[in-house]
Amino acid sequence: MIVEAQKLIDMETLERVAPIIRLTSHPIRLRILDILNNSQVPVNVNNLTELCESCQAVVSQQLRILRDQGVVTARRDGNHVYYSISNTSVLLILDCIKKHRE
Amino acid sequence: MIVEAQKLIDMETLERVAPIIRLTSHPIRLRILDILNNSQVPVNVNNLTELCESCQAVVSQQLRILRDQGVVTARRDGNHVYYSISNTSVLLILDCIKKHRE
DNA sequence: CTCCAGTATATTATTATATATATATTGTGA
DNA sequence: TCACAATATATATATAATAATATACTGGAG
Repeated sequence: MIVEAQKLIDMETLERVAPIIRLTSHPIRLRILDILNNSQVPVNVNNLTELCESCQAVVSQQLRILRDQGVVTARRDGNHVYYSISNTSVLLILDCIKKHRE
Repeated sequence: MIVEAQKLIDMETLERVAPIIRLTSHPIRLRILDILNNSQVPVNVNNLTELCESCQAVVSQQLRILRDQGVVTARRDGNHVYYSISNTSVLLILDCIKKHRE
């Protein structure tokens, strides 16, 4: 065989990371991650909604997807909910995009 | 606002790259890319099928998706079809996976 | 021309994702 | 307690992705 199988990333790893990559295959989720990555402090839903140029329900839905997968975490303060990144591994994808844009 | 909008990756870019990222959010497509990336020469469908630990129809289907998006290219030689990568930008994702695995 | 290996496509069922809109929940301040 | 702002969820619908299987196409050997 032309390629040695043991040099490849094993299928278990690929099956594990594929859904994580899929998490980042949506423009609003990418934008949310980019915002949180650029902020020194957690960002509330209102601000996220504005910066996403979208509507609140859509943003909340996408936040839930990210929360369910443990990518972001939420903290309530009064009637605001502040989000931040809890798993930085997905940020590598953002770096890819920035790198590739140049 | 906590984050300056102009520092963010613009939405047009995110909308453009999201579908490309989605291309890589499937274990078999990741495996195909990893194989082609590790091979010095184009690889035919039979070999890809074996290395993907899958069946021929599934691999051909995934190859078509990658071909349609210009990520891989095919060259026929007799009754074999040899594939290679035609757009290296997706390989950044593979690097992310390898980097993150460590 | 026929057969076969190699490859591609079609079909179908199932499941997942996306989008829009409406409604529910939660906490605060009057 | 009531109203409101902030956030979350529900629902409906449309669209897309996946998987499995069967079938079709293509080129070479005989």
